[in-house]
Amino acid sequence: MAGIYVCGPTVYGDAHLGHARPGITYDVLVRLLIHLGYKVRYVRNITDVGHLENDSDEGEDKIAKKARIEQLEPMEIVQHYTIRYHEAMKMLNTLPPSIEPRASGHIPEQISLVSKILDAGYAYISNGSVYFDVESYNKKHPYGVLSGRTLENVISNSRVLDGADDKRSPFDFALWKKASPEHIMRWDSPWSNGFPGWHLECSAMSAKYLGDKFDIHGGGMDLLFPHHECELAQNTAARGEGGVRYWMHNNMITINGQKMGKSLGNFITLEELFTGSHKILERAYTPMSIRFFILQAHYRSTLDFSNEALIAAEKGYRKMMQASKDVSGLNAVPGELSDEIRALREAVYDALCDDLNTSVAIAHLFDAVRIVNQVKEGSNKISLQDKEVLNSLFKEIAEGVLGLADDQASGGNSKILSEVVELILEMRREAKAEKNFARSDEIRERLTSLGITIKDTKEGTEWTL
RNA sequence: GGUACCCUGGCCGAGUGGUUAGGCAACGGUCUGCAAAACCGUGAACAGCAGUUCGAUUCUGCUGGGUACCUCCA
Repeated sequence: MAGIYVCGPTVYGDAHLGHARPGITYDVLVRLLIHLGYKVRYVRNITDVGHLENDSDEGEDKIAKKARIEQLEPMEIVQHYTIRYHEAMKMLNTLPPSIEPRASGHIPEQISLVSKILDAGYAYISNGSVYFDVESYNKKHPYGVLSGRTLENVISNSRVLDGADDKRSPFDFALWKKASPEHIMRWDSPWSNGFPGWHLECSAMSAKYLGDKFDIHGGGMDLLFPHHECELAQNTAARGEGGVRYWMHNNMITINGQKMGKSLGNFITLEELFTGSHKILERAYTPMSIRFFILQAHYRSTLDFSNEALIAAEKGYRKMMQASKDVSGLNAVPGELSDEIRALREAVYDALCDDLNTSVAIAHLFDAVRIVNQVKEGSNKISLQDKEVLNSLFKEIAEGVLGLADDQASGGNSKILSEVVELILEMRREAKAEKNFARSDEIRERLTSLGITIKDTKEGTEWTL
């Protein structure tokens, strides 16, 4: 079994375009592994406690703060934004994780992990809080391997923050925090009535559901330091080894070259993208064009948002989906698989299996699109074998692995609508037969203004919404 | 300041020590009553300078520009 753990969102606000990137990236990874025959356990957490506004130890819990402002229970905030996150991820056609654990539901596991780290001698108790002792840990295990730092440069660059008096060193991080009187979310522990540190939940929950050693740990690049570095240190301190075979980090989505982020206030929520209700959006974009936009870049590269790029992605996506739809109706002649199609299939798999290079895989799929169109047009011929392979490339890879669903089909165009459109098109055909082109053009224009595009082909008139 | 990364044609975006990435846009053609779509074809790029090399967009160094992390962020 392949075990994958991905850091999920802290649910105190709506999911934005940035959240779509790991959502989609790891979704494609999971789909690919399943397609290749692996049994996958995909764990993605919901952070609902312990994530402080800053690390000064005086920082307020993000969720508790939102709850205070909105005058709601913290768990109401959590529930509200968790549901909205699920909705957004579903619209992006991501598969739900196998397990979606919440930090607040794993307090005993976290307490026991703190005890283990204390027993191992890599943590100390100070005024009811427990801190990870980075310096003593570093004597046996290098701290900073994941992010390419050494303790020396961590030391020289750690800010001395106010209110960190309980810590021996500014770079030590909290495993358990004693709650201040006004703190809402709190639990009993051997050290104090308090709450777990943010980094702790992922160590505790990944071990619980995936074991002491699992295959892939994913997350955004911004979590590399300190979050994943601390996680790695906690794992190693508690069990003697890091426990993760491969770390995977998706890069950021930028806007005007700058990271899109909550703290920068330059983010666009997914809902705004889907509805076009944000001042920098020229119009609404479908979830699938956003998915395609993200997959056209490699997950480790930054990807810059712009209306132009999104519109280009949408057109490319539609072109591919049209070919995917057309392939089953193609004429094919009996015969063997051609070298061209065989090479094409191989190239697609090679790309996906080479560090999930969706960008190159899509480029090859566009070769398949061209072939489909040529055959449809009659300027190229394929064998039945070829057709079968092409069909599986679109259905199993483009739709199955890349998760590109046909959002037109789900767009609510009912049977009645299509019958009505057919009726109108029949009237247009009659007008054309009578060479009443003024009339036929008028019908076309009025359909266009309703959002229905039509095109005349040899086989008849096709239409899309 | 420390660390890492990036700079590719009009735009987005892969990739490689010598061979067309791809998408969008543009241009020419085919098709069409016209349009759209589709198809065929075309052009266009590797920030600058120096070095290594038979050969560099790809390696090295420098310069310029930009980004991320170093406090929370996917």
